[in-house]
Amino acid sequence: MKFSVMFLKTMKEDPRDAEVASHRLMLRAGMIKKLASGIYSWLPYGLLALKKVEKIIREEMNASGAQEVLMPGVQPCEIWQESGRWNVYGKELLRFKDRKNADFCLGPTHEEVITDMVRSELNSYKDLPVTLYQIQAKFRDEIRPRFGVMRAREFMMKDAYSFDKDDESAEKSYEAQYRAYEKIFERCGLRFKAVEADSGPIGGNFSHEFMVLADTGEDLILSCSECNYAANVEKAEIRKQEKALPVKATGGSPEKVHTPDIRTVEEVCEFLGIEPSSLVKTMIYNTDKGIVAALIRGDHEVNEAKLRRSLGVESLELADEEMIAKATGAPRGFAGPVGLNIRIVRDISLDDGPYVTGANEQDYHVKDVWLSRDTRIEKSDDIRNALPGDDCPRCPGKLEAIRGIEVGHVFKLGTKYSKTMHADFLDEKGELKPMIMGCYGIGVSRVVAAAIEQNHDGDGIIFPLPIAPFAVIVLPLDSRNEEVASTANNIYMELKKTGLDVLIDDRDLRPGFKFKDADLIGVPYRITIGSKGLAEGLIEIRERATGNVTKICPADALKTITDMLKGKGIIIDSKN
RNA sequence: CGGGGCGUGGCGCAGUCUGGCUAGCGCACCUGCCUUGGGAGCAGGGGGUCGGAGGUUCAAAUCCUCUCGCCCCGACCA
Repeated sequence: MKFSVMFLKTMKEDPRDAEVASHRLMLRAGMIKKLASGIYSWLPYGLLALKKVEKIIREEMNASGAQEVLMPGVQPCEIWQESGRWNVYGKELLRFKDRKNADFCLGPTHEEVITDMVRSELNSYKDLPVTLYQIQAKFRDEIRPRFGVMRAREFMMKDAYSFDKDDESAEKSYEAQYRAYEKIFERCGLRFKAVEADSGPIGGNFSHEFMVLADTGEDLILSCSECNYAANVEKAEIRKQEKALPVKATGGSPEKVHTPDIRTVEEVCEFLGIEPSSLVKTMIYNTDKGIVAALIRGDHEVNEAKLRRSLGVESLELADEEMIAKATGAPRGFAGPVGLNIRIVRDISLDDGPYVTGANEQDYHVKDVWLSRDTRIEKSDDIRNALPGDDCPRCPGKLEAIRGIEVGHVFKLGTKYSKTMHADFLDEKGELKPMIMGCYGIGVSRVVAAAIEQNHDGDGIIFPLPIAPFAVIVLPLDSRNEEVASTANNIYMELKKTGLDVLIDDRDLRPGFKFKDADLIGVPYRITIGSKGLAEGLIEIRERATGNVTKICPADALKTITDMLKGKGIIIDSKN
């Protein structure tokens, strides 16, 4: 490609509303253009990267045995009503009406469509297993889109769905996708980690997220320093060591202290001159099985997913002021476990005492509370978010915190959709059974952003070679110098013949300008050709990532480049 | 949805508080000269109903009311 004719305008200055590096650089490098909040056009340079990622995904999905389909983005409400999600999906589902006033939505995901498609086509155990996938635009009306295409409302997604006759087979399908994902992200040249994830209240029973590691990632991951355990903070377990509840209470009964308008952990600690860890927070939750209290140390956070599982409830939300008053007899900020007559769950990390807690009375807290002596606790469980330094649940190691960007998610769905939507088949015994499903997503556009987030410096993008729009940029310093131009052009033509994606900066610009652009758009290798170098019979190859420069004679350009690129994940036809 | 901020040429901004000649600057763009190893220089030039609507005023980018859009923080969230 000739730079002079390419639809690509770089920007010298940072766009005002771009915060994170990938967003800033994608705009500056002319990869994307915003049309509306969270809605972007992909310009030629950006699309080249997106297509490279798509190609890798296609190859690995096909290799895993999955078959590509293409489903509509516009979906009728009927299938969503059938699955039960029309009423639960919420505002993220963009709904609209057609001219006949019928309800439709723009698909945020395709479980309904694929299940509908499969149920009429597959009827026998002999038809299974099947895994289908597509690469297509999704629409989710995010409350707050941000970071460019990282969290966009319309985005490219690869979604796959597996259908199996039994758990054993479903396990294999899941494994196959998990392996395919590892290969995909490896081939994209990304540093990533597969972590255990929470599958939510109505999802399946097991899931993994694939995280691209980057300090600016939105997700917090806890990873063991010793073994390979890693999990999203939503899911991360803490080694359960039941702290005995010894009767070691000292002193008299709990002592009430006047704490006028002192509510938050911070306020109480400051007022009483204590540390948050010597305070018990009493969080009141409303669930489908009634109101409950969760006790947790002042410096910890309740993990609602864990609490939900521990309580065995479907829904769970923080109680409002009115419910708190009803349950505790006091406004928010003064709840405590002493004398509380609702279900109480205690976090396993709590000691027995002495603790400060709310007094269930406005403007009062109590000191010297010993949990075993002074409260009636139903159970003790792991209900808090893990923190760096916590014990690994699998080995004697400690957990560390790292940040990541979720680019893929593999899920065991079970029979959630096949049951409600009657995707059944006849098994060997002639029995009608629901298919076991799995679903597997990759945020294709997010992979591009994440790659840049992980690979950039002060000068711009440093594309991993396999997803770089161009592997090499040929840069004649003075396009008007006959020898420079023809040498550059010859090398360009030679490289192109090998099937490499090559860009030649044939623009009539000063060298500094071209260097800056080449760095900004992140081409992995730059071949610089100038009259001074040619006078000594030399040109140079510079690696974007390292800045390493190799001086060679023009005739060796092809061989040197192909040697450099060998084994780095791209295909070169070096016979030419 | 709550809090904060911002809408002035393609991009980044000044001007708004304190209304007043033709709305300005840098980058980008066009023409010419000059220049070619890290975003050069000189000269000339094109492009903006100042987000929109209404109002106040002799006069509005500037003041008032309404409205739309965008960004950040938070809440929310399969």
